[in-house]
Amino acid sequence: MDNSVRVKFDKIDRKILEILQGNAKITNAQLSKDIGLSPAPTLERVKKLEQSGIIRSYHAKLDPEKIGLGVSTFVLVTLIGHNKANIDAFMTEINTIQEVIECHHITGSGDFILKIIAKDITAYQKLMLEQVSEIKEVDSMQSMVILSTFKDSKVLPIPA
Amino acid sequence: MDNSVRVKFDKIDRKILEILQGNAKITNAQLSKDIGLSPAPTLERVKKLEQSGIIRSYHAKLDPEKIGLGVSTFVLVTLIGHNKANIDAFMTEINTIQEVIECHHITGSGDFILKIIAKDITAYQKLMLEQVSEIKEVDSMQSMVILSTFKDSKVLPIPA
DNA sequence: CTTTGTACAAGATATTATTCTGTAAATACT
DNA sequence: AGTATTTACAGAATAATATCTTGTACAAAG
Repeated sequence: MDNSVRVKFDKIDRKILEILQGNAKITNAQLSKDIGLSPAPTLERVKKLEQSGIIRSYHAKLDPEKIGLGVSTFVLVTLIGHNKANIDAFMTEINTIQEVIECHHITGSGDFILKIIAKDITAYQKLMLEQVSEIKEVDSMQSMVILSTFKDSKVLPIPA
Repeated sequence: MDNSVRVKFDKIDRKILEILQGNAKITNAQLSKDIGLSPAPTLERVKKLEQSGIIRSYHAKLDPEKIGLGVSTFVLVTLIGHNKANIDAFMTEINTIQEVIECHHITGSGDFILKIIAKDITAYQKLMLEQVSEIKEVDSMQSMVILSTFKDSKVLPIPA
């Protein structure tokens, strides 16, 4: 049984998706050359990929250092209770904190893993003490500070 | 002492960056309206932000489920040795594995944290056994499977 | 076979990006 | 203060690009 909601797309669509993941600013004319079609059907395919929800959105990727963001971390968070009410309350609070750029519910030792980005260690400490720790559903937290990032690919490996 | 390599940008640039992080496909005309300038200086500002490296790149964000990627995980990896040679060797191997979309060197219990995405649990297991575990510098691994993602923001909080 | 639908190319049109020119304001220099 | 220089901007002209339209070939369905 295959529960995946995979939407139909062919080899050409796959190539479009690969290119657009790596470079969203490519012109339709160039994209059409790269995939070997004329501009019209190329654009039609891109539009379909957008409408079907395969392509969700387009984003500019910034250099964190150059905008004054020097500290990135992963934080493992355990909640005091694992019931739905607590999880919902936690999520609601987390959503209001801009510095928390990711929040995933996970298996394993912790309940959640967060990705947090801040100006510096001082700002990070303040954020953790005054905002994250203050969420009443939070039991324990364990921070892992990112020393350096070796890979940060925006290109997902599309299965054959 | 401020070691950050922050590049100069004003309130208008900040607004541009916020908008472009959330929607890279906005037209220059619309962007100029949103920030209250005419198209010409708006485009000039965007170009400068690109040239200065503040804007690194533009990417299409796909729906993992719809392209058949059902399993995402974080993996804590400990290496057998912490010297530079081992770390370099590890990184070289990791870079060849498409399913590893992120790799960060971190403080704390593990040495590295990876973000991995695969078709399903079977494919994930195969990947871990045949590729990641096979890297000879790897000592131990601990997987955290993502059950659900509550937040995955592509918008960094730009400090004032 | 015939029909229907789909994907495509080529060209026409519309939209958008980009360049150009001139002006006003801010900054630096004397 | 007064002058020169630079910078940022608006508006208009131009260039590039996206988008639409039309017709054709091909594949699938009947």
